Amino acid sequence: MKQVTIRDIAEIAGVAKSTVSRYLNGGSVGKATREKIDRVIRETNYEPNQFAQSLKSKQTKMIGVIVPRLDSYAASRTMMGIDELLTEVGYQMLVVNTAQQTEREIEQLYNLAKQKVAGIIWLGTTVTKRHLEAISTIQIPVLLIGQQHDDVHSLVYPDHEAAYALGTQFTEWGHRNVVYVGVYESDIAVGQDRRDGFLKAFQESGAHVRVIQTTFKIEDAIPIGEQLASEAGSISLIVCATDNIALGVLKGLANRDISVPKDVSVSGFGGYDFTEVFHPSITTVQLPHRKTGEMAANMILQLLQGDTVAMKTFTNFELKVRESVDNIK
Amino acid sequence: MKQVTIRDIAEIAGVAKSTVSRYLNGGSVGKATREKIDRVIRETNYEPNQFAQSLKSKQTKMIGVIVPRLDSYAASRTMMGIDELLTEVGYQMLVVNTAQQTEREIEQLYNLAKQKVAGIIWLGTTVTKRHLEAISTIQIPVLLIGQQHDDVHSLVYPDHEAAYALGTQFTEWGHRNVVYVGVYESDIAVGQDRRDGFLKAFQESGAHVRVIQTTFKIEDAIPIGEQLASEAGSISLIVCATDNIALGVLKGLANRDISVPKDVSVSGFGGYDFTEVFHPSITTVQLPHRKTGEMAANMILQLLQGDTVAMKTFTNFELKVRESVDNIK
DNA sequence: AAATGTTGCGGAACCGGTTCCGCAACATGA
DNA sequence: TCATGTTGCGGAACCGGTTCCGCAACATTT
Repeated sequence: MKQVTIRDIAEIAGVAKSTVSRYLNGGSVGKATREKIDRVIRETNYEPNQFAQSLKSKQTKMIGVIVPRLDSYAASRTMMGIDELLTEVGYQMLVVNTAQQTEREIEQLYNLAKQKVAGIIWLGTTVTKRHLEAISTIQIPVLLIGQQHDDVHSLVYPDHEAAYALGTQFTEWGHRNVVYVGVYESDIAVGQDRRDGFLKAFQESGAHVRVIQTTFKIEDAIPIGEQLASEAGSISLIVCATDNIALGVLKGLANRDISVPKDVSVSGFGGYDFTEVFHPSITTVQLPHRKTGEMAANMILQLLQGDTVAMKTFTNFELKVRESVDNIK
Repeated sequence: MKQVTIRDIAEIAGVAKSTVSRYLNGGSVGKATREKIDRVIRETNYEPNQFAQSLKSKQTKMIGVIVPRLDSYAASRTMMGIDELLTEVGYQMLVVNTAQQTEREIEQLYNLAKQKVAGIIWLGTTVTKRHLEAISTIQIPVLLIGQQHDDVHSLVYPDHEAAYALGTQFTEWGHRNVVYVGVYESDIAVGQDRRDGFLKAFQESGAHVRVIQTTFKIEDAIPIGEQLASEAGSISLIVCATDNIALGVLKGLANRDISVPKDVSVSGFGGYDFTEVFHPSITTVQLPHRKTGEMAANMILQLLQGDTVAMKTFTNFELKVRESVDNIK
């Protein structure tokens, strides 16, 4: 199974290497030679060596995707969307994982550049000066998903707006004593925007909100649910920054035999599949992760072509009103 | 930001390209020149061009991973394990998605070979002659996860054994009227082994089992749950081939106000995170997906070194006895 | 018919590494 | 002291493509 090279083709067809190359890349080739080469290539199953091509062109048909975790629902869905679109147009996705370490994001930016990916899609959590520095030195189009920054093309979820919409709905339903379970502020989109959207809605209605901070892990949210169980009489609603946190809180409440939504309401954020099949089904905001992946792939391709792309694009969202939050008015 | 080449280094250091190359690859280089080159490389931040290297060596530091779906819990966890170990030893993971199409598995086998990956880890569903043909022609070590075949190195979950163990437990608890909700047989491990393990246990105890077939999708399992709700009096246990199916069935039962495990018991298979936090928590078998990924990475590396590796390796499993299945004896 | 433009094609250089070969300088053994 | 390793290093070829340049054959214009 030796690799067939362009020289082999040239020899068999009785032409020069350069002619074969021209044939492959759409240069001017006469009809007769075209047919000859065509036949030889077909017969030999010739496939150009990608390393030789990239060595010369300093480019690949790869788009790097930097993800904080491989096993997050949001990241998986987004990757699906990206992959689907990219394969359609003959590009490949190169996923690199940072295991939630900011330092590795920066490393990977440089690393992907070294591998000459055509573009980078970055599912970010924080944007620092060092990130920006990396992005500007590597000279490769970068598209940021999920966070925003004026100096980077970004595709963002309307976290603030969606949280505000959901919060407003809850206040209309009469919730006045609320606990918000959020995450650390270093994640701008989730830790700040999402929280602030909720707070704005509740403040406008004069509701009382207590903020609790946790992590993205389900386990860490369970004790919070257990603890809040004792206050089920005085609070009417627990708003969680992600569906996973909601899951943990619900578990904690169930451990203490608190019934949702009868004793207390609980909401999530994100729109993970299981929120619908959970019992009770969970009221949440659905974010279009998969479609966002497709959009991102499209945008990076446009950037590659040199088209101008809006620096900031918002995706849409959808309120999923389900069983876990009661209208108590 | 021009790329620094080995020639630049050679020129600045006043030596030949070949000497620099020897320095980089541990050939014989004198102390004085060694230091000179060392300094120049450090100062220029020189990084070898990977395409030029691969062009010559016909090899990369990449391991291809073929997955049927990007958003499956099992696949994600396995990928995490693979990635973690590979980055430790300086390899990279190249994930390719087949979107559950067998044809694309074969395509990707060839495609990855074209990209000169050092090895391939394949999360398989079916093994056909065409797969075997591909594997043998590409001449690259392949490690199959989740399915088994005598001609391919495989790392498999003890589906039959685990299902048998779980089934035996259930019969000991007195379940005699059982429905098994499985998937299509083309997936050998899940569709056949898992089912047969259960059936063996139930048959040994003389229990009556009805088999229903569905897909891997949660949505498809919901109507099954709804339909089985009407038989809650006559059946005591619904065994599901995967945790996702269990989720759907539970939803269907809840839609019909059937209480689990009071009216009927339900079990899953796989050990997904959410089975623990679901209410009621779901009795299932925990498969070590992440660790399996690490093992797979280790094994493929051994194959690369030419070490001999067992053709078939079984992972372990753990029964997770939780709330969703009652002891009715 | 001569001048000019087009088109098709081969040759050679180049991308940035690795490796083989051979030579010189030095160290070792007889 | 001479013959025989050993070590360090430079030169050149090679991996498999792409692209620039120039030449010849043919077509077009005046």
